[in-house]
Amino acid sequence: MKTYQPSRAPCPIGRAARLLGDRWILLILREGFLGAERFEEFIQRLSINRAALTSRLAILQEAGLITRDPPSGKRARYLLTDQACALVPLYAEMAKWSAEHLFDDDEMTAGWAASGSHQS
Amino acid sequence: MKTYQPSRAPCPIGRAARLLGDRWILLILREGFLGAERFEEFIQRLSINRAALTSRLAILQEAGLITRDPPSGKRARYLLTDQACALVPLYAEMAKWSAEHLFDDDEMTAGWAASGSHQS
DNA sequence: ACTCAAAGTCTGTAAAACAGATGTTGATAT
DNA sequence: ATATCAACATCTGTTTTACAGACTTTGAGT
Repeated sequence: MKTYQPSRAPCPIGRAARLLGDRWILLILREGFLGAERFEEFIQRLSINRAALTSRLAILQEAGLITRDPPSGKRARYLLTDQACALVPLYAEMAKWSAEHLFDDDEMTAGWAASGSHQS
Repeated sequence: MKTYQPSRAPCPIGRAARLLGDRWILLILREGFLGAERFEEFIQRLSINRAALTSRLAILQEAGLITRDPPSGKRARYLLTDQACALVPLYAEMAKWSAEHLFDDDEMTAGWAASGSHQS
């Protein structure tokens, strides 16, 4: 299983990139901001592979961005820490940039409502 | 070779994550902001595999974040577009969050100057 | 023409991702 | 209490991706 060895790069961008430069990490945190807490909830909302979710949740715990509510055992809730919530301004910037610079041409905006579920 | 099929997800975070949720993409753009322009320059500064750099440069071109100065041929310069420069506030937020929440304990800040080159 | 180096490409190997089946453990109902 | 169900994973086999390092091509300079 993939583990998270935190980067010691002197550049903060380099350190952040090690953690945030991963599509699933970004999407899991997004779902966390939107209220997701449970394993199966992330599975369904993101259509992520179970092993991939397990490894990313472990990484996020090691990095201190989430806590597992019963630290071990079943029926776990994965909760965002303050450290994760501090990412909200970053997500706001990301959404702003994306809305302004990714796909402004309307041709791309057609056919979105087709399937009900989220997709990456 | 890995190509870039832009995401049509309705959520701007989902679209951004498809492009920015990649460690090398984040680091290549960082080096671009810091003045890197040439293929070999990125190779040396990031210690990235040549094939990996080739594929990421292609993705960044397809996404419109960089242009290749002679569109084909040798001695190319890879230049950031306005679209890429618009990411600066996002990088600022990332650096801010990273500095505040990744490795604030000083134990981690020791031993940085050991090897001269950048490391991810 | 010769050399050098920049910008890739190729090859073989190691790591990671994935779908889908299986296992394990708590909660709930009977 | 025990049978059942669902949540939280783990395991297996396969496909995909990453990587180091050698090789190739092409333009520039001499």
